[in-house]
Amino acid sequence: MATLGVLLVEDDEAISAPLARGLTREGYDVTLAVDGPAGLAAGSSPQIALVILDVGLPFMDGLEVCRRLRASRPKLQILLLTARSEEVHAVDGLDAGADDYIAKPFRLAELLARVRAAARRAEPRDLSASGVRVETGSRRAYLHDDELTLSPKEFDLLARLVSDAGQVVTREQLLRDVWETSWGGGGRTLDQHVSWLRAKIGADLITTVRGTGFRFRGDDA
Amino acid sequence: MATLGVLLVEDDEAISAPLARGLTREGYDVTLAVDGPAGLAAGSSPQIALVILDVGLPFMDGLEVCRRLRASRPKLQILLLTARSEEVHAVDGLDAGADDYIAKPFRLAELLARVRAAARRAEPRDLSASGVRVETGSRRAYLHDDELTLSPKEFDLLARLVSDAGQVVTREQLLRDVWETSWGGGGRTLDQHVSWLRAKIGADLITTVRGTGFRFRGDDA
DNA sequence: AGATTGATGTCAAGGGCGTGTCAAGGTCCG
DNA sequence: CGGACCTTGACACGCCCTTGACATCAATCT
Repeated sequence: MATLGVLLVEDDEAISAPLARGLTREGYDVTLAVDGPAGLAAGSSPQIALVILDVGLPFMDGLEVCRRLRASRPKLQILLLTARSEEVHAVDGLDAGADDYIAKPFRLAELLARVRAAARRAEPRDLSASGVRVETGSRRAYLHDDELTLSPKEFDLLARLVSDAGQVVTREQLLRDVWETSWGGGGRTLDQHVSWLRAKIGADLITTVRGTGFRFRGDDA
Repeated sequence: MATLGVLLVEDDEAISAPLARGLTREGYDVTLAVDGPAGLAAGSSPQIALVILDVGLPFMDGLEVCRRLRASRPKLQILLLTARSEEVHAVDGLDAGADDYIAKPFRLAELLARVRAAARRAEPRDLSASGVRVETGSRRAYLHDDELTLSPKEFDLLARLVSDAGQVVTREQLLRDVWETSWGGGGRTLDQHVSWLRAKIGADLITTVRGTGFRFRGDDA
């Protein structure tokens, strides 16, 4: 993880301090702003690739900051912190151009997971294993230099699997990272997408680990 | 799992005593501290991999202890015990960087389940003894570099045995850790799985300790 | 020693459950 | 409207787990 620049805009130190610590611990380069205008200013720096934004801010509403940041930097990843789930509807957040939002109170682990997901979106990087190459920047994937035609979900799923090639990725992780749903996976959606992926890249590259999840073939084995 | 070092920080003996008993019975190596500073001190020991922390503590608030522990040991698993669910929610469950929290009153079984989950969350590690290698990350196992074909339960069972190689693992522990069932193991299920494991890795690696449990052969003996 | 008792090893069903795949909507968007 | 994509239900298929029966074995009693 190449020192991704993260901007944290939050006036409550009781929240920002531990969060900043957590983010730093994960290897991000963290900048802190304590009010709306400051956040807006800091967010224009190209160093920043991801913003975690509290909606309740002094001087300028978080949603407003979000709108303006989005206007000037289309590819910026913006993660909204809302006081309560009821308070700010999904619609408002999406309206303002947020990429994701999370309701307080939240668990640090969950937020960090969301940040990781956002970071994956923000930071273009090339993954590869066993003849498959995934470019998250251009969202293209190749199998032995032949470009694959993948749907968005298929691409995300493949990227997630390849990013941990050789390791088992659990169903929960996949549902959380690719579908961003915490809800139990009762449906066959995940299996269906795995099935489609296998049809396109070859069944032998994705191993089923019964009762746990799936494993993309590592380069060695 | 596997003589995992657990630190319990709790001043109320009515809570700590049965909890410590339960944890010990599950095979954890339990340390007890009765106030904040003591917990902080004990928690810096690398032996400790998991901390169960009461928020209401003498001399130093549990949240503060949590923050400091988190600051010094990023990968430590911290489980917070809160007096009321609302209480910590208000302050924000994340504040101090706890990995999980559970509200009092709680059922012992539930807490133990959370502890198991936290233990599982700890870094994937590779175990090995007597020519058997178990990779929890990829969920693969090898016997002298030959990959074994194991069912989920067989894998978990082998991992549990190897993690305490050279030591006896009780039937009770195995049923609890691998089957996650509290009911007494009246059936022959466990024996059946041990039998299948022996068939795959060689009977001499798993010794029966009559009336108690099983022991995987350590590297030395 | 031989018998007895209880715990363990193994075999052979039986069924439960996780998974793969097809087909039918349903939604979003050009 | 048409097409791409996602979701969902249905169904089949196997692997796995469980269970009961019976053989064995270890330890204790007579």
